[in-house]
Amino acid sequence: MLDERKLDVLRAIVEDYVATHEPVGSKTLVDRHNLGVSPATVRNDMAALEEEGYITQPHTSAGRIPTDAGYRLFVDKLSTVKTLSAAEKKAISSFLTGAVDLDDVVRRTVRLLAQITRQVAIVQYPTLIRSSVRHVEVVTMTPRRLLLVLITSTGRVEQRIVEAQADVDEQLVADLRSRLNTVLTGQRLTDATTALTGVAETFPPADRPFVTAIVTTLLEAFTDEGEQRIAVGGAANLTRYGDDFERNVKPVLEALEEHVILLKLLGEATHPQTLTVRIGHENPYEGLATTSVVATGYGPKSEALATLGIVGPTHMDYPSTMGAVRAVARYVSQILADS
Amino acid sequence: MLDERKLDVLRAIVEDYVATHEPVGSKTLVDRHNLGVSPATVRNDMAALEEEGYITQPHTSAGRIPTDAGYRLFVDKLSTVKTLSAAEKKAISSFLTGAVDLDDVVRRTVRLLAQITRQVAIVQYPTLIRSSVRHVEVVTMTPRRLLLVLITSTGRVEQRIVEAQADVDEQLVADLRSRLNTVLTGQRLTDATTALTGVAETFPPADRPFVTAIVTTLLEAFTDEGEQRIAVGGAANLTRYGDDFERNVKPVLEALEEHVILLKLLGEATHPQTLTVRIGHENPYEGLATTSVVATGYGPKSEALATLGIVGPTHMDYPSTMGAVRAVARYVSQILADS
DNA sequence: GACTGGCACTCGAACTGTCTGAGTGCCAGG
DNA sequence: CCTGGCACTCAGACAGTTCGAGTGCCAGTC
Repeated sequence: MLDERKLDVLRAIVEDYVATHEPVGSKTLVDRHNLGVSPATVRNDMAALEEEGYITQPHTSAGRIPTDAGYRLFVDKLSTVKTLSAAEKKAISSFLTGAVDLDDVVRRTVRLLAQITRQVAIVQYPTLIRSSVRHVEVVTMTPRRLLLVLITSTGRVEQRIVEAQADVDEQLVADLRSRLNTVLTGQRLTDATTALTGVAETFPPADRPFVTAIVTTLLEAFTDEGEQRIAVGGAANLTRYGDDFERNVKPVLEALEEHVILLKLLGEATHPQTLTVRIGHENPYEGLATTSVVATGYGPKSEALATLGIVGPTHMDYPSTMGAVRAVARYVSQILADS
Repeated sequence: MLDERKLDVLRAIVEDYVATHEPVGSKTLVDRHNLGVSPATVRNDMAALEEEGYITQPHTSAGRIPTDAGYRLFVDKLSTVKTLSAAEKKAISSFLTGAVDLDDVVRRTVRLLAQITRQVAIVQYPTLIRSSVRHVEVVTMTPRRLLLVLITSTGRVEQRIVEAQADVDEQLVADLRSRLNTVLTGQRLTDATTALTGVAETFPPADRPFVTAIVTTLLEAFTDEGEQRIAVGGAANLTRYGDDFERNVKPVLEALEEHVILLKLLGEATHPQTLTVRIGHENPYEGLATTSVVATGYGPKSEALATLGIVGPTHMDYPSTMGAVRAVARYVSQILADS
């Protein structure tokens, strides 16, 4: 049904439209890409492609533009991810290497990604769930108020305030601290939950309410529900979307504010090395109907801690964008593995 | 030069223009506001106001719109800050009370401010500089790598990794920890710098390199240069700016990405209770020429830890916006004072 | 002297009609 | 199966026109 040349035509249409943002007609197409056939032939192919739903006309007597399905086919079959130049790779690497802590890594990544893709970048902070406990610290701030600090292998620090029912003895705090560290240090957070069961029982009954409070708070910090943090950058790139503001830009800006939505967008792209591309209506959010998401997982040891990606208009340059996202994810993973 | 009625006319023009976003003419003006005079009279007043530079015509035979100077006069002399309704106050209070830690307070504040002003909200995280040390913790992660955790009275937690030159004895760490806490706890960060001088000398020469490294890192954390964090929210409200995208929205979006610029914008509004309003060209950033900033300091004990505010089009509703900013700042200050 | 009604004038916005050309579909011929 | 040719469509650009909101000015009135 779709022979080689028709696919060539589709590829040419996508490339042209991405470059010009204008509907492309049969004549300009043969002019720009040397397809070796006449415009009339191309027209026939275009008619077929339109029949199949890969391209469409904004109005009669205008050129064609790709549909979501057209982009999908292009991404899946007609294009190869573009690898970055050595210079670009070097720039990425050196920019990320300057980071001082995890937050800084994330901030830099967002900035970098936004800059090289010229799209809106989204980076999810590494989740606790897959990392392990490096240290737990219990600090007495006032006799009744304690600060619980949890440091994970990814360098993330979670702090929680715990109010005790009664004054807490410094000795007890010390005991608890060492106890918790023996039990937890090195444990993955998923296993840590089970590691904590029974800890309270080893303390004298009088201290149990306090110990239980601490343990509960720790568990909360572990499960980390609803505190999936996300960094967003490059929103200014939205202005390059075109002019239909109300329809293209506003919903995207709104979505960017709703981190819950963003998490859902990135959500399933958990495998590093695998690029997830969601085009237009494929997105689980109707405001992003004219928008595509390119995402991938990242994390040390080829195991995804979190996801990063970009959001851009469906008519983006997929090969380059995908290449950039993949490259950045790789370098971040490497940085995380090193530290 | 400008008698009472002319000022009334200016006030009416500003209010009308803010409401409609359309140039206002003499007739509609007398229709909507009961000025008690005829359009012709108003026209004369308008001519005078234009002469003085408070209003201008976008083109001949159109109504007048306020200039930056007009807004300035309006804000300074012709309007009173609107106080919020009891219901609104209640909503603010209860929304902020739900916060669990400092970060959460800031996040909620941004959201709240964006929501009630329907503008872009900016909240600076409380600076370390004015707060005091609550606790310093030194944690051994590996024999050569230590984690330094600094907890301030505002609930902010700073962490730094310190690499030691040689393996560090656990006893030394304990000594240092207690030493640092005796010296620093309760000190304001500004004074903490001096409090730290001489500490290294009290340790045996062999340990000094290590102690010095720690102290230096702490000092870095105190001075906190270049790490003024800022939270931004409500960018979607930018879509209500009008349609001249390239000129109105893009530069603002760009500015929002540049936290350095935002800090400068908020920068001087250090006194709480005092609202700073910067209108159009008064802003120290040319991209914000069609934009006004309403900001104020906040912090417990009527002493400003940081600044918060909003960015919106010059034709905003100043009385309401200023009221909202002031109210939110007050409630945040209260929350911070309580915790 | 300050306000008002009246009047001529200006000029952007909106509407109309026309034209142009890019683009199409279709068909007959190579 | 490809191609050149042809008739057709239609958005966008352009020019001309009208409309009306709004202005400035002036003479008259309180």
